[in-house]
Amino acid sequence: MHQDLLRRCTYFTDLPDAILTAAASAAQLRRVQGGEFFFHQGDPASHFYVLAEGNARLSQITPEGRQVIMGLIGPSHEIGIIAAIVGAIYPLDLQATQDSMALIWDRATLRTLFESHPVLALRALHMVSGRFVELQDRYRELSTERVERRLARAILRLVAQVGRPASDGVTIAMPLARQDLAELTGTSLFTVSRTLSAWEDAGIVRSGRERVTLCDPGRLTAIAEDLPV
Amino acid sequence: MHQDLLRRCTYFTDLPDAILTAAASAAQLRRVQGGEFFFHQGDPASHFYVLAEGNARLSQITPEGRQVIMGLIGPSHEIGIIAAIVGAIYPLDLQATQDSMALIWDRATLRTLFESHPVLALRALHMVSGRFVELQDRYRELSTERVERRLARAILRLVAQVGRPASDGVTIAMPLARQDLAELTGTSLFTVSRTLSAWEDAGIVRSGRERVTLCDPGRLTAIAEDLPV
DNA sequence: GGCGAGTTTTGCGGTAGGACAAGGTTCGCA
DNA sequence: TGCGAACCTTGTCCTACCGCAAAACTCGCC
Repeated sequence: MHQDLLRRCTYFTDLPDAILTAAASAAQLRRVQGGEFFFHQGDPASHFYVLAEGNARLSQITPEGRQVIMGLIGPSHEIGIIAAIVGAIYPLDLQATQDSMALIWDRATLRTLFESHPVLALRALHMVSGRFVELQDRYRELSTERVERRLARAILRLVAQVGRPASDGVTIAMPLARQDLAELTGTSLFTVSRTLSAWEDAGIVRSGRERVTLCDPGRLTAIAEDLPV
Repeated sequence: MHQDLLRRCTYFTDLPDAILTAAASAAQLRRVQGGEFFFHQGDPASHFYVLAEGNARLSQITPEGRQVIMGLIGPSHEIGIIAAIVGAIYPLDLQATQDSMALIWDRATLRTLFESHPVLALRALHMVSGRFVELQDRYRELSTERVERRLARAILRLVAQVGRPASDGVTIAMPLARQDLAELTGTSLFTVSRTLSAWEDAGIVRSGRERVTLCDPGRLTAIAEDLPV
């Protein structure tokens, strides 16, 4: 009954119906309230998740208690394929930022699916490799680029991922505090606030409490890519 | 004939001899002179590599031409399992920093091995997941920590990876310029130079042209972990 | 042995952006 | 409708770090 959701995941996309049906019928459901955790950093990696409804935050906590956001995700995003590996632990927290629901598979189920459909193991490798490349790009960004450009890219990514058309542009359909953007881009909430204020004066975005709307994607892309304005 | 090398790779470790033999006999050899590239960022990912001799640098070039080093590797390090995936491209450069030799497998060979020995596909997932977690840690580091501590960690990692005992400590057995350390830790060569000079005055390291020797691992660990001195 | 290219050191400004503080705004909830 | 908590803005100060320049060092090679 969840085949349609799975079809929208990059992990399951374009697979034969037989495999989707097998995967969907082997899945269980897990609901979590906004603010609660699907799992914590350091927990044994027991399940593979596909977010079906809601939004969630992937984050790490530094030993000093500072938080770093590795990703903000919406429906049809896959998380925790590491559960396929014996003895693995989750390397980060997955926290629902709104009431959420996910399809989940435990390790034994996952292994059974891999054995019946070896393509799923290759797909898993494909998915993690893709995430790895994305993270490399973010690493390079953090290493070489200024805050303003990192912030521009983060917002463009979020708009592409969970954007919803609004009267005056495209809104990020997810509660998004200045602090979140700061932890996502490796800066401070003050700098985020100043930058957004400047962009708002320039008519590039409109923003408010936990809300950002992109009005002029062209100008923001110019900032992100250092194109001539 | 290369089973021993493979046994030292985390990818192949603890596998039955039959699998090691199958993998080793399917491998080809590739030699590359110091300074030359095994492959470039953007090339079709055609082969999986295991470095047998020499050293190499994994790096990305930003659109503006700035280099970022994602890793410095030595013998028995595996690179490019992404070659198992149809249509993939290498996300970075692999450049030999000294005359080097690698065992390589092309995609078809890799796929054949995966089919005969499904554990190899799972191991691939395991390996990439592990690298992903390491990169996450470096990302968090870059995002939240000061240069001095990032540099301390980078040196400790290199010592652990390719350290060679020397009269006055442990030397990093690989030519390692200030510029390399800067690109590895996301800082400038000047800051690296200043920091190493300060550490040398304090008796923690000894260093010279493209060479670093760690004399006092305890003190450097204290810097890396922010322990009381 | 000495030239020259590449590497490193160190001094000196300049600045992006971090940290703190104080006040304003938004929103849930009683 | 009004209170309180959470969130946002903006000013001021400050410093870690960058970027440049000039000189010193190292080492391969003729």
